[in-house]
Amino acid sequence: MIHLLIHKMKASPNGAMNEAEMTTKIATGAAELPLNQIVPGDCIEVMNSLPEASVDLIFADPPYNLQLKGDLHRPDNSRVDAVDDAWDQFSSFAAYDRFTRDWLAAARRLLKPHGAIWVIGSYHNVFRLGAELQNQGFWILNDVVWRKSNPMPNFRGKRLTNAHETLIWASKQEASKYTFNYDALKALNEGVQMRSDWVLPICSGHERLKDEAGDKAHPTQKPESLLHRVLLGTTNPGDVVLDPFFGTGTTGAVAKMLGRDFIGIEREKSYRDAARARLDKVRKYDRATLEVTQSKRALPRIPFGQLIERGLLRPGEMLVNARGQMAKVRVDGTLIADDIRGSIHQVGAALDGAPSCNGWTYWSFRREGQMVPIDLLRQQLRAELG
Amino acid sequence: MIHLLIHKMKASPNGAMNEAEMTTKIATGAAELPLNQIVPGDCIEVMNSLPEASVDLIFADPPYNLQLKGDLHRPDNSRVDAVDDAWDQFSSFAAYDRFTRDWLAAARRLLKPHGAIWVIGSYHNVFRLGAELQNQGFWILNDVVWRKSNPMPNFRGKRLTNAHETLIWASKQEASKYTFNYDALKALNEGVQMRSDWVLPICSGHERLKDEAGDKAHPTQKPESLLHRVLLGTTNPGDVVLDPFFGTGTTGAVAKMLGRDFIGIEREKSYRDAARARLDKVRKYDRATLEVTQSKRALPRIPFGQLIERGLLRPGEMLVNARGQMAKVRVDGTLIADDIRGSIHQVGAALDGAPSCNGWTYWSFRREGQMVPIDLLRQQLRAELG
DNA sequence: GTTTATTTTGAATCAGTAG
DNA sequence: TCTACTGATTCAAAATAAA
Repeated sequence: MIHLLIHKMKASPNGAMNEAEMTTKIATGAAELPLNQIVPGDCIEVMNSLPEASVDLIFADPPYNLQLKGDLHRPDNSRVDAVDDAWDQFSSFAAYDRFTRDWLAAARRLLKPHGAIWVIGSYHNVFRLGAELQNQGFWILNDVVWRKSNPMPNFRGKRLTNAHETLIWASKQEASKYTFNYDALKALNEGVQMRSDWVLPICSGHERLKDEAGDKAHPTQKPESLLHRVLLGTTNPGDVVLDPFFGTGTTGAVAKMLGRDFIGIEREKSYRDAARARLDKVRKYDRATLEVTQSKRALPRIPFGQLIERGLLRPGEMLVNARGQMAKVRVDGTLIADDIRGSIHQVGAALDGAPSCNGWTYWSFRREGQMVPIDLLRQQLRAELG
Repeated sequence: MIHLLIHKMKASPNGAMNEAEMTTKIATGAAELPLNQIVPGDCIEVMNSLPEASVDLIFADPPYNLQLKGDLHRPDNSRVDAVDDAWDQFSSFAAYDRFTRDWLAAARRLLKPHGAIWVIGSYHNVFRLGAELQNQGFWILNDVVWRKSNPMPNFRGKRLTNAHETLIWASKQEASKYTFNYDALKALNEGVQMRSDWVLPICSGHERLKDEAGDKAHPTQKPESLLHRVLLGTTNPGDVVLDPFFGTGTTGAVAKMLGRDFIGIEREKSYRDAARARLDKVRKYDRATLEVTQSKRALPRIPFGQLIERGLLRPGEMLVNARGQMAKVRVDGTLIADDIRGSIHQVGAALDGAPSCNGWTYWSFRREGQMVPIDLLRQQLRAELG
C-alpha cells in the first residue's frame, strides 16, 4: 500500500503541471503517477516511463484502422464526415498488429496483478485486439456489445446498418481477482443482472465537444453513459484509471465525477486542450451520491457459534428447515440431525443431498409461535457490532 | 454457369446415397457436388475433395473452445449441463488457430469468386476466427450480434450475463460482388433497414431436437430464425449453401424451406442421423414457425439507472413524493432517504409503509420551478430509443 | 378443457477466506 | 501452496403439474 501511495502525485486543484514540466518528468523516468493529468506524447513511450503494477483499470479506445476508400455521400448528396485522420492510417494488418502488440504489452506492465482492461473497437480491428489480448495472457471476462440507439444508416443499402461497437473486458491474468460491482450494475438495471448488450445512444447534442469553427472536436468521441457503466461496474472510488488514447477526455470526465483518479495520455495538442477545458468544468459527486448498493459478500462474517455465545440462540434449541426436518443446536455451534453432525451448512446440504447449502437461509427457529429464519439473528448481530 | 451445373448432382427426392456409397465417391475425388446430402467425415478432408469455386455461401458454426473447468450449479443447486464434448477440446490457442486456419482455407477454396461466408462464435473463439478471416483475404462485410432474448443468467454474480453471440459475414475477397437482399431484410424489419444486432430467442421448445432418452440431441443447436435471416439476406433461391459443421442440420432445414440447395458435413453419426430425420420432415416454404419474435413489440423496459447514465437526471439530485418527502439519487440509480436505501420502488414503498409502489409515478423532480414526474423522462427515453 | 402454479433449462472460460 | 470450510448466487420461456 505504501509502495503505491508514494507514487501518487495528485494535480493541484487549481491546475496541472504545464506541458514542458510534464515532458521533463517523463523523460527522466520519474516513477510518479501523474494523477488527474493529461500527459502529452506517444502512449507506448509514456506508459513505459510509468511505474509497473500501479494502475487499477485501463480503458483504451485505439485507432480502428478503418481502411476507408473514397468519399461517402448521403442520398441527398451531402458528404459524410469520415474518420480519415493520419492516426488511423496503417499500411497493413501486420503494421496494425505490431502497434497493437506494443501498446497492449505496455498497458499490461502497468496493471496491478488484479487489474483489468477495457478495449473498444469495431469489426475492422476488434478481432485483432481480442486475439492479441488472449495471446498476451489477458483473461477475457466478457465481450460487451454497445448497441447504438441512433446509428448512422447504411446509405448505399449494400450492407446491414452498422449499429454497434464491441468492448472487451479482460483481467490481467486468469488468476486476477478483478473488481466487479455486481449489485451496483444490477441496481442500475432495475433489479435484473446487467447483460452483455448495452443499449446507449451515440455521443451528440450538448455532450459532443465542438471546436471554434463549430465542427466536432474529435471524430469518435464516446458517450459518457458508456464510461459511467464501465467505471461504476469495474472500479472502486479512489482507483487509478488510465486511458492511453485519451482524445477529448471522456474517461477522465466520468472518472472525476465518480471519484476515481485518472491518467490520460494523448498525442494531439488540440485534443488535450479540448479535454482540459472540459475537465475543469466537471465536478465530483458528493459521498452519499457516490455510494452504491453494497454486496452481501462485503458484509462482515458472523460465525454461527456467536449466536450461541451471545445468547441469541440456546444450546439444545431445535432448528427447522422448509420441509419440517429438525436439527438440534449444540454448544459449539454445530448441529445434529439424526446421525448427521456438522455446521449449519453441512447438515443442510446433507439433508437435501445437495452439493452445498447456505445454512443462514436454510434454517428457522420458533419464537412466540412463529418460525423465524436464523439469518434475522445474524442481521441483528451485525447491527449491534456496527 | 454451365461449368457449375455439370457438377451438381441432386439427391433423389426419396432418399440420399447411403453413407458407404458416399465415402467411396469422396475418396475417389469425384468432382460432383453432393447436393442436399449430409457427408460424413472430417470437414477439411471432405471440403478438399469437392470441386473448387463451386459454392455460393458457407455457414460455419465451429467448436468454440470453451475451456470450462469444474461444475457449475444454479442457486437452486441444480447442475448446469455444460458443453464438455470431446469435439470442443483443444490443447492450446495455437492448436485452435491451426484448426481454424486449415478449415477456413479449405472453405475459401470452395467458394465461388463472388461467394461469402458466415461464421458464428463467442468471445472464447470469435476474435481468432475474425483475425484469421482477415489474414486469409476474406473481406469482412459486417459483424452481427445475436442478442438472445432468453440467455442463461450468470449464476454466481461474477460477470455480466453472457447474452449474445457474434456472427461475422465476409466475402471471399474485397472485390467480390456478394449477394445482399437489402429490401427483403428491410421488409422483414418492418420497413426500416436491418441493423447489425438481431434479437432472437435461443433454440428451445418443439424446435429443439431430442434423442430417445429425451435429452437434447445436440448441445448447441442454433435457432432456425437465425439461419432464416442469414439465408434470406445473403443467398438467392437455387444457391448452394455449405455447412462444414452441420450438427443436427439447422442450416439444411432452413435452406430446404427457402429453396436453396445445401451440403452438410458432419463427423458424428448421431448428429447425422438426427439431421436426416429432421430434414425428411421439412417442407419448402414452411415459414410459419420462423421469425416469431418479429411480431411482438412490447414497450421496452427502461431501468431507472438509465436516466442517470444518460444525464436526464443528475446523481445527487433530489426527488420528491406527493407528501413532500425527499430522496437523493445515487450514481447506481438507487435512492437514499434518511437511512432507507433502494430502488425508486422500494424507497417509495418503505416511506408509505406499503407492500409495493410504482416509483415511476411516485417520484417527481424539480425543473425550472415546476415539479415533474420522473415518468416523463421515461417516456422521453422510450421515444429516443425507438 | 382452461387457467394457474411449479419445475425445468439454456455454448458458462462463474468464490473467497482461514488455517 | 494446498485443504477445508463458509455461504452467495438466476432470467426468460417452455414444459409439466395442479387446480
